[in-house]
Amino acid sequence: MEGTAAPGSRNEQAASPRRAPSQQRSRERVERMLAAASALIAEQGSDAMRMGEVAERAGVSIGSLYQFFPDKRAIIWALAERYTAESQACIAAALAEVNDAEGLRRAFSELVDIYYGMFLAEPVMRDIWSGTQADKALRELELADSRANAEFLTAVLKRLRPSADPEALETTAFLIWQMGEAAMRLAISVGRQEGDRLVAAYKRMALRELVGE
Amino acid sequence: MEGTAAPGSRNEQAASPRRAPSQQRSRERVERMLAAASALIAEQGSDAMRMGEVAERAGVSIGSLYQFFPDKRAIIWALAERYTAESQACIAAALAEVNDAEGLRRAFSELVDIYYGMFLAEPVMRDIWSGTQADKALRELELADSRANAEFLTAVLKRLRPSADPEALETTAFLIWQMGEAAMRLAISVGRQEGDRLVAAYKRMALRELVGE
DNA sequence: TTGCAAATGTGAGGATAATTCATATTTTTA
DNA sequence: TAAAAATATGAATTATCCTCACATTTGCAA
Repeated sequence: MEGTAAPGSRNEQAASPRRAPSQQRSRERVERMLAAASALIAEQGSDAMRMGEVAERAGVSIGSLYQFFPDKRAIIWALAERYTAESQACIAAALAEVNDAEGLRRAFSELVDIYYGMFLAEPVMRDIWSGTQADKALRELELADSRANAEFLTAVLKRLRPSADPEALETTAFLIWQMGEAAMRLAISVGRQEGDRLVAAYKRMALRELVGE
Repeated sequence: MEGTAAPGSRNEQAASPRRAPSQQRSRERVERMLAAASALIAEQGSDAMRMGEVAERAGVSIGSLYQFFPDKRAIIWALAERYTAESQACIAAALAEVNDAEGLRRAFSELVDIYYGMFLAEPVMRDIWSGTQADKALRELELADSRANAEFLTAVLKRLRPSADPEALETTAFLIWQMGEAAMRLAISVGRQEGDRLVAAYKRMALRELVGE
């Protein structure tokens, strides 16, 4: 339709690392680069984000961009990493104090709502996680994130059911977490009403598994 | 690392359609193109698949490729569509005759095993569904496929629980299906042993929801 | 059979966007 | 304050997708 080239990154390997900004000046510029990238992703999606545009909007040259990010995916990865760090802290806090079934029910339910709200409200995060599977580094980040989050859940389960097989609890927690992300991705890709129903159904199923009937 | 350009397709729109092959000769060539694409995806992934390579391996010119496929995504889409058609038929057959809880348990369990086996054995399908989220047309195909598959499941549930709210059954079936795909994607991205455990856990959770305790 | 229109085939070249690199400037260090 | 390190720049290079003007083959009616 448009005389458009549509190249895709060739490989799955991480690009060569770049120097981290050590001076105040460059740290600020890197922040501007990330902010620009984030804004562009929010507007058009990460796929349509152009490196030249990121540089322009950040008020730096294209060369400066590559001074700190080895390639386009590295910018996206950096944004993703910030999100995961932030949400992990939030999840850890929500689950840390849980010591009984009712507490778990309440905390998990709230967590799902918060997560769903984030998915609905954060176009950048949504876009990045959508494209996750096509990029090895991102896939690994997401997997690590999921494992970390599941771990918090596992810890709670071990407290609630000390006699259960720990490995089974880990599997359950990991699966529930991952299925939750799938449910939310699905929920935001259909209409709001059906999405809400799907999330509610997920919550019910997960809770049945976590705290029983 | 490599002096590599890594353009990504700019837009989310379907490209202009191309003529369908009407002569024997061109039908055969289109088959060769799809076979070549499939082989290349199996070897390197769809992202690394080069249009020039597809043409070369199929023994046609790059121009011929574009005679029948408006763009790169269209080839991938065509492969995906074949898979979905095939698997839908298989799923429909497996669920068509189910009329009681025990039958559902057996059929669903078998279906999961088959699906998991397919995921493990079909690198092409796996790759395509992985990249699904980044491409609007593929996302829609997958969603439609998922809905269609869920529909078979819904039909069974309606037979088993005539008095239940139909909308709730639909939501449940859709969610279970989608979470199953998520579980399998997860399962194949971790080690085989953990993957097996995850699929087994999913199966147990899904069955609990479908046929009760 | 012949001739023409439709279908198909071809590959050099246009277009876009990622990434590099030689060089210039600024900051830090000694 | 001079040398070293860090940072900044953007024109040029590269890789790929995709188009297009033109060549060839096929189907079919006269």
